[in-house]
Amino acid sequence: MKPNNIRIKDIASMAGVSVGTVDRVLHNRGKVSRDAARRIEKVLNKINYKPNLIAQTLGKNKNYRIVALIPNPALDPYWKQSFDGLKSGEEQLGQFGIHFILEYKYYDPHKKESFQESALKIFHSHPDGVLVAPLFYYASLPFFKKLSETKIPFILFNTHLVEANALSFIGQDLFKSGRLAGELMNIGQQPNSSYAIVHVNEDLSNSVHLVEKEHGFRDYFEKRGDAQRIGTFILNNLKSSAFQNQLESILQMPDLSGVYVSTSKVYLIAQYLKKRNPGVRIIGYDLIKENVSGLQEGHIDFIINQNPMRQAKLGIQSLANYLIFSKQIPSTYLFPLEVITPENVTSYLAHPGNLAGIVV
Amino acid sequence: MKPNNIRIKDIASMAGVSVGTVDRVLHNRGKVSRDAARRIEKVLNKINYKPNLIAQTLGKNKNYRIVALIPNPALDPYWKQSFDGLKSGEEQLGQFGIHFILEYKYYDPHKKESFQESALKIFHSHPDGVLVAPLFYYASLPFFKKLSETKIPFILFNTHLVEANALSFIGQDLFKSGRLAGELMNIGQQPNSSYAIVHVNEDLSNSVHLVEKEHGFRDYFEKRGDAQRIGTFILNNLKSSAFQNQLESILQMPDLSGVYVSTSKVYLIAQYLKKRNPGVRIIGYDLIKENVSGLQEGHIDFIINQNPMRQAKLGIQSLANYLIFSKQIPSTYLFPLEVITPENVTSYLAHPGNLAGIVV
DNA sequence: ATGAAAGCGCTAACAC
DNA sequence: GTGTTAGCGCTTTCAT
Repeated sequence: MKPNNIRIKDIASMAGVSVGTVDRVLHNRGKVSRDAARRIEKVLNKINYKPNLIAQTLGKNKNYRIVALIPNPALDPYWKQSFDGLKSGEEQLGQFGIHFILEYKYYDPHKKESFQESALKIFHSHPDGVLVAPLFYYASLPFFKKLSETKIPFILFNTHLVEANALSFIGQDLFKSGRLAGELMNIGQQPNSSYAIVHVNEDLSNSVHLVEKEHGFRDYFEKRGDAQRIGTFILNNLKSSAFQNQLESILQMPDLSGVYVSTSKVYLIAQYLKKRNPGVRIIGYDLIKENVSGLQEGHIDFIINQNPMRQAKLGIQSLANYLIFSKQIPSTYLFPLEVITPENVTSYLAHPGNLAGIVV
Repeated sequence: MKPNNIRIKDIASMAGVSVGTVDRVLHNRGKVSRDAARRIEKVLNKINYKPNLIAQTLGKNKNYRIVALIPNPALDPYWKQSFDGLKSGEEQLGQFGIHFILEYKYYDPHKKESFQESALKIFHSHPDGVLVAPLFYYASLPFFKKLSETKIPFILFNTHLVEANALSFIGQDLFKSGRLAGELMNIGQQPNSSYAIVHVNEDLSNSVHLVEKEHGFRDYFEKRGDAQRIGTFILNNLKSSAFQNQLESILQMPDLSGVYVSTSKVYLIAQYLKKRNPGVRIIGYDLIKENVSGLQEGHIDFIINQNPMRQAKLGIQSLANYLIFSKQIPSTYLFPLEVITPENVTSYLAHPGNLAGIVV
């Protein structure tokens, strides 16, 4: 009846040894004679043993201290969503009686020193695992090198640092994301249209990921042979009076038919642009509440959802899978590129951190 | 350190009783004095006890027999995906050592008798829980009434029968789905455009759900004040030579700019229509492989994903949550309306049944 | 009505 | 090296 009855006790009796010995070979803890090992292996080969994960965690009864390092959620609604995802994952594991103690560390997304400082502290605290959303490239590599050397497993999310050699990366393909934006921008537009790519309040030299989106966007049009007139703008000093001038200069582009904003900051400029030129299609990122309003009020036409919440939640789940259940986890897990429009936005709001657990 | 230390053992000692007694009040199994009950309640009120779900399932050591009833997966790739979702959920639970025995029953989606027959058999086998995708309305209500009377919990997915009074419904808001299709159809189109709604190989009288999509689609245009010229077509006899004539009559519509197919069957007609009139926008449902090709080869412009796989998987997870973990589960769980385009389709293919478990 | 105790499958400490 | 055993937190049976 039961699909998987075989207990380690059964294996033991089949191999004529004790459970202790079986356990030793299952986890190669050594201290087992070549003879016993062989007999056990033989049994193992023919029965396809699957350990009972539930009994396993209960038996281990171990606490894991893992620390998450993300940009300060108080500073940006996007990172607040990541934070919520971590919380949600933590709570879920707790409910199951899995002792995953999550500690949160924050850094200032505009100060690499702040990242490095927190990183160092984390390293010295010798956690069992680390989960990090690293915005800086070269500034963060030493940290990951240290973690690797100490064999502290770590997972990256949001931003991919290939050289970091993480256990796993969770995020999206940003080049494809840019291409998708290009496609959405292009639907039903006039052939002579021109477009603006806008990076809001970002130091591009530190933001390889935004550049990737831009490449993707341009690539889409280039491959179609109509790469004409795509302008890039970098907006800074959001508070200053100069800000509006910067927006005006975008609107000055001849035949401007669309603006692609590379981050969740699209809400900062959508309303103004749309008011000045209703024909301009606006595309940006993420379902933070400002952008939800933007969609519903008609200032924003498309949002591509990066799903920071689910990324973060999957991050801690993956760590649990690796640490507790000794599962192999994929070296890279790319989220789907979700297209949000005024008509489907509410359907995405219903279950924010959803679909990510036995307990939903 | 541990976020949730309190064991029922602790409660027992705090209340000056034994674990057995605490367990009895926790699950109101009766046989406990008013005095003891009061003392335990008092402790419970101040400590926010959360049972360790892992220990709980291990302790119970109970087998659940649940049966799933869906249209025959061999007959339709759409239902094959549902089947895969069930399988995946079953496997996941098995890995954790949760004894969830899933039995599969199939019916012919075009014969209500076939549904009724299987339903009856299921009822008489007295399962612990039932999961069903009910395509027929009135023909299936008696079955659900019986289940209710016998207190056999059941969950519906894919098609909502409000009167069935299920434990939970898992699916999508089809009216909104139709509206979304309208919006996608409308982007950048000429004001004088006309559109066709096509139902492929369906008996509409039995398919309330398809009518809902149609209403949503029409509603989108009506609310905008340009409801002009939307035609509805019902295609039958796919094999016959008359089929092509039916397609031609669609193409005959003046100013035809788009065709909205209400099911996954869109692949059957997309290529022909697109070849005859490349300007026609084609929108349909679901990421079955035929439609994936359709997107990639340019015959289909948009797919709205209903995610049958995840629906089914969530179905069995919900049943497990309810049966095993005594969780409250939402009476209706609506999936997001996912928009798939040629540019983001691959991002959806990577992890088909994903994001639905501790074990990912 | 209540408590004691065995058992779920696995881990890990301990004795030999 | 190997087997035995207590224990993880909860359920359930069995005396009392």
